[in-house]
Amino acid sequence: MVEQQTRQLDAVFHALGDATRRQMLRDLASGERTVGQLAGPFPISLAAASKHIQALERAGLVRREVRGRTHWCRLDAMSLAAAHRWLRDYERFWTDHLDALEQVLREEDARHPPTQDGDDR
Amino acid sequence: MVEQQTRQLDAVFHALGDATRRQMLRDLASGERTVGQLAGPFPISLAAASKHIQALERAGLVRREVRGRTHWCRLDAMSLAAAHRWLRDYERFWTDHLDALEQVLREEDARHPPTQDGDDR
DNA sequence: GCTATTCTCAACCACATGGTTGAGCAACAG
DNA sequence: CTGTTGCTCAACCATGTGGTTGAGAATAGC
Repeated sequence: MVEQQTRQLDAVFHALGDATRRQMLRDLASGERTVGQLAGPFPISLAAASKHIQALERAGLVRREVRGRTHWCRLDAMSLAAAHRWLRDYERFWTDHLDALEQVLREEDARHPPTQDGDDR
Repeated sequence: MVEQQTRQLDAVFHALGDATRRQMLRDLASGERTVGQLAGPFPISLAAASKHIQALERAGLVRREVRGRTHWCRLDAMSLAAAHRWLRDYERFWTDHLDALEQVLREEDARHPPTQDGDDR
């Protein structure tokens, strides 16, 4: 069960780790979209877009409904809720410890001014 | 600039998309750890663990300080805060458009009090 | 029926990722 | 000085990922 959840998280974060898919999600937030519509903004083949959508489905972020010859996609609220919940908990998990860290960092910043360069490495 | 942000997000989500790295982050939340300590729980070589840590660094989630021959790692609060902020915005972006989602979350919160120690591994 | 549209699938390619081993550097312990 | 420890780096391997093209299934339109 935990195993299952882990794989779900892997899939969700993997799905979010690609700018194309993030934009598709953003697009879907305003309503249903066909595969073609989702692919539209990108300079990639329909087949490539189809694979991205499959990745989103695998992560449970998107549901698909076939009507006629067109496939309509929409965000999957249930799975989104799970991701939401996890992220929220994870954030708290971090921020609980960030208070301590922030103090350390503030001390450091005091004698070691903010490195504001591009930070690219 | 947006470009830069996109790549940062790619790196962050990619880093979170691996259970080994998620556990390392969880481990780091309780304090500094050496590379060896972080690698400890996993049945992989030190070199492999080192690569995972480098991925976390690339995402800006972890900072490293070399003291003597040991490398001490800790969460990078600045980058973490940025990720935190982005996730929160993204969540709102979604929930604004998903009435169903909010209801689901409210129901879950009601019968499923904050799960500390989410155990995602 | 015939054609055009929407979309998936399979095969393929280049490159990234996660793992290994072996070499080697730097620093602590004796 | 010598040996051990902590860690990185380089080379290599298997697999995964994102892209392509070409073929084909199914539906819509005429």
